[in-house]
Amino acid sequence: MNTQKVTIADVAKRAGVSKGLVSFALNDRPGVSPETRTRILAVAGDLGWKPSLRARSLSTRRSFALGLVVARNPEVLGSDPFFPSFIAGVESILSDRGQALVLSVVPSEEAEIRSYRQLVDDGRVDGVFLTDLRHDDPRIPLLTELGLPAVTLGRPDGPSPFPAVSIDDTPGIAESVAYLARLGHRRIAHIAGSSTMLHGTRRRDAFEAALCTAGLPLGQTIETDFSVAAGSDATRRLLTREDAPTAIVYANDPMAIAGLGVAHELGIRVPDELSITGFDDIDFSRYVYPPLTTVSATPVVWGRAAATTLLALIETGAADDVNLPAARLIIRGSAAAPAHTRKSAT
Amino acid sequence: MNTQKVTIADVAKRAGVSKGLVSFALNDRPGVSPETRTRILAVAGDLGWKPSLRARSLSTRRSFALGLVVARNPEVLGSDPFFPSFIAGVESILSDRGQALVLSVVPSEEAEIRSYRQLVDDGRVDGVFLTDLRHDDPRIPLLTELGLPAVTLGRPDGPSPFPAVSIDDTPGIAESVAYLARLGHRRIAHIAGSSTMLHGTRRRDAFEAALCTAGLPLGQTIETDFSVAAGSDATRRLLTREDAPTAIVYANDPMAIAGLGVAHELGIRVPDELSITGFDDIDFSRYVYPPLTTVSATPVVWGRAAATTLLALIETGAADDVNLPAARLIIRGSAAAPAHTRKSAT
DNA sequence: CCGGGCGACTGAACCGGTTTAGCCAGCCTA
DNA sequence: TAGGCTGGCTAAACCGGTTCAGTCGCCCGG
Repeated sequence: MNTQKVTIADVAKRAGVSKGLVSFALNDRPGVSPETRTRILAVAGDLGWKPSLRARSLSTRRSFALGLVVARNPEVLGSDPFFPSFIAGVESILSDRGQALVLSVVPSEEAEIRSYRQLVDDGRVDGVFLTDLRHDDPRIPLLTELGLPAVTLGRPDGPSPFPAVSIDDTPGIAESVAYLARLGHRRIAHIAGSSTMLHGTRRRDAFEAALCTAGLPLGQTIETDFSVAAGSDATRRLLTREDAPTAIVYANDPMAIAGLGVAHELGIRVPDELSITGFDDIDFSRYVYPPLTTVSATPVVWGRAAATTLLALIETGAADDVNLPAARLIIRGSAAAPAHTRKSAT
Repeated sequence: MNTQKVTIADVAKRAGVSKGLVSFALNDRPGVSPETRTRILAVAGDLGWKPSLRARSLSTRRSFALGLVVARNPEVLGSDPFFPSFIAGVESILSDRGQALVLSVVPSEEAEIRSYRQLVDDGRVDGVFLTDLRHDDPRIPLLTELGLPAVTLGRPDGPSPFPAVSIDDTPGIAESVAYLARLGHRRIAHIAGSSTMLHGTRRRDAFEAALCTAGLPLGQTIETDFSVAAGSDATRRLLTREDAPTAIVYANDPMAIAGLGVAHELGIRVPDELSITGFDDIDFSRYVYPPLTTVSATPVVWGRAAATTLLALIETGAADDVNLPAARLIIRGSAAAPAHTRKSAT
């Protein structure tokens, strides 16, 4: 078989034109007469010519690939379905556009920085997605220095030259708290994510603001690293206190599910004696018992939007911020009126 | 700044040699005198020369990247922590070797095939990982035809030209059944994975063989697609039957956790009235209540081994099969003696 | 009838490496 | 001393596209 031997020169010779003209025709650039263009394209089709990505990469200094560097320990990564879904969304855009996704999973922040440097040194990608934004995120100046286009998932707290694709997660938390307050809860606690992460503190702030709006006293808040293990620990600490809360708002679903386990273990019935809400609406949430009242995130949509924006940025040099519909509360079975209210109501 | 301008020609000129010789020195090939070599390398270091991956790709026809195509619907993908962990393992090898991972997540089998074709057409990768092996897996002839090196995760059921990196999952299932039988269970059911997947039927076969070994009658088996939703449904069907089993062996943890939810919902106490075992030992398993008795898989190790093998195959043209230590049963709290046994024991 | 402008097209340089043919000096052997 | 071999090195082709300066023919206005 003449395996993958046909080059632009073959097409040019066969069509009786120069290599350059074939290139022009391919990238529909002006300066090629309509009939010549169709002839060239026809010949290319006949010959089954596929322009070499590698050659094109070399001369255009583009790699036609996007990068995603994920710095998380594998455990947290494993229990968080955000990335698989996000990536699925990204792919759904990339595959049609002839782009590839280069993924890098690194164990530490230093490795993360090395990874970005490597990615640009090698010219592996034309742009990257910045997820899990941190306070004063060091990646923003880094990427600015490296001159690598990027899109941030959410708006950074410092100055950023990059477009942001955001989904407001505060209404979801506010709704959760309001819902619990309406059910009659007065001691509501929050098991927060890491305070180094923007979405960790943002959800915590939203929680506190919502308590305030509801006219409730500031509840206990425990900071975690978003991991299932930390969620479990935090829940245990909360529930074994004198003034244990009657409701807990978790910063993500994995921790909420771990919390459910702890409650079961301690013989505390959910939702009768303890109400809990999660965040993310992961697949599991619907199938634990009781099914988790949570806030629905839409990582697939986020992935799509981020990919579209990043490609636009790369191609045109500029792209607008995008605001996705806010995450909303989904009411299932893990929250109810607190025990004393219930009694008095009966 | 002279950003990334230094090429092999600069190094050659500065060192007073030809481009070719610099190339020889870089790839330590014979034909360069020791002192010239060190001089060239010193100059290269001084100038901060980084050979262009793109140029190298073009002339060597290698891409220095490995591919992973995942065909799963995003939901199943999200609740299964196998891939994140596997990828973390792969990365831990790749990053040191200057290789990148190109990830492709596709929704269907046709898209999967297109994805592989695209990957080789574009010369994006030098080899791929074949996960989630299916019966008579069409990817094996496809990749053979495409001439793309690959490593299979597990041994395929048909002929395969590719090295296999395997972890035997049958002992884990066998141990689970033996353990349940020893506890006194006689009606043990299996919620199996998809029968199109090799590991789906393999675990099912192991289950049946183990029942036989234990001298127990063949139990009920329900086939699923490995998803949480399917696990939930299957469990409900099983538990609402006349002759409901006293123990269920699940083909993976997500389904087992969903099963736990269904049991709770139906007011069936685990492990007192129903014992369950899972497979994978995902992060959640330790934190649900009761903590899941399951079989520990080691996807990170698997990823490492697969990456090492694939790189060896690409570089030397051949690589041996690898057999990783078998997955073993981890006893936690979700299995106990069945109710009647317990009664008579008390 | 001439000069200018424009559209279509060519040839060659270029991206930055690798690879091969071949040259030359020096040494060994007959 | 000639002949052959070999280690060290160079020049140029090559990978397969893109890009740019410039040629050529044609149409148009003056």
